[in-house]
Amino acid sequence: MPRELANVFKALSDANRVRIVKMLGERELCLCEVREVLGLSNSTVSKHLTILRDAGLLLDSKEGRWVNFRLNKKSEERLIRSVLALVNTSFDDDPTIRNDSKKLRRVDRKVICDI
Amino acid sequence: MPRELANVFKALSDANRVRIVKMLGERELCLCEVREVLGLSNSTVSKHLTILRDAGLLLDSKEGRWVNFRLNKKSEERLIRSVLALVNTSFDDDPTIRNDSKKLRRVDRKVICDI
DNA sequence: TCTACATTTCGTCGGTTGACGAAATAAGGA
DNA sequence: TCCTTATTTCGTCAACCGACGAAATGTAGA
Repeated sequence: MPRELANVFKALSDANRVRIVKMLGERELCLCEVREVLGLSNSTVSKHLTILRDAGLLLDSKEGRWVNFRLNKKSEERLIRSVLALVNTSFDDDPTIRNDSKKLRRVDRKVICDI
Repeated sequence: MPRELANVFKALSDANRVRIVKMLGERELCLCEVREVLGLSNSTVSKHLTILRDAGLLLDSKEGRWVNFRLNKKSEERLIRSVLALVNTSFDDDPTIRNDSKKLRRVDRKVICDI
């Protein structure tokens, strides 16, 4: 099915969603880990993840109580694969991205969620 | 804040702006040629072109009364070059894009503007 | 100068978006 | 079963966005 013309770019037109894609470039994450790094509410993060998934950029899979989100690097759509590769090799000099990456190393869902 | 982060994707988050980039992939165009193909008002097209230029995707140069817009393919920013290359090799099966390309072949600023 | 026309800027309007909290849903473990 | 927690959905709000026409700006040629 033909995707909307600007759909993928629209999904990446918000800075927080680019941050999410960059974070997922490091490893799979659940919502609460993303929420912890971005500092946004559950509902807002859920909405962002839904937009990215609907655009074809993410896949998710349930693991117990958690939903693991990951990049759809093997998408059959060339546009998706190319955009993901591009994002993953961009923005590394952005201070927010660097800080997210730093935070991510200290984030563990067992610590965040299982208190 | 990461205002810069999603800037390029934001510029391409509107279908009409993707159409413009695709059109400019065929040749340089002035505003009135773009307007003719998109069927939007002068002011709307001007706004779209400004957004694309401010994002670094386009360059413009004056030629008499006209302003010629062209893709910034030689941008020193890798992200810009990559995104332009990606757009230029995408969406060719989209019916709107195909129709724009068809219209473009019949559009001549001398005919449109010099009546 | 004045006129014509390409383009930009301004003001406005309605639709969209991103944010939140609260409520609903889902799933594991006692 | 009930309790807890992760996630999604719902309702709302303010801010942003894309559209338009009208007015302003810039430039070529008479």
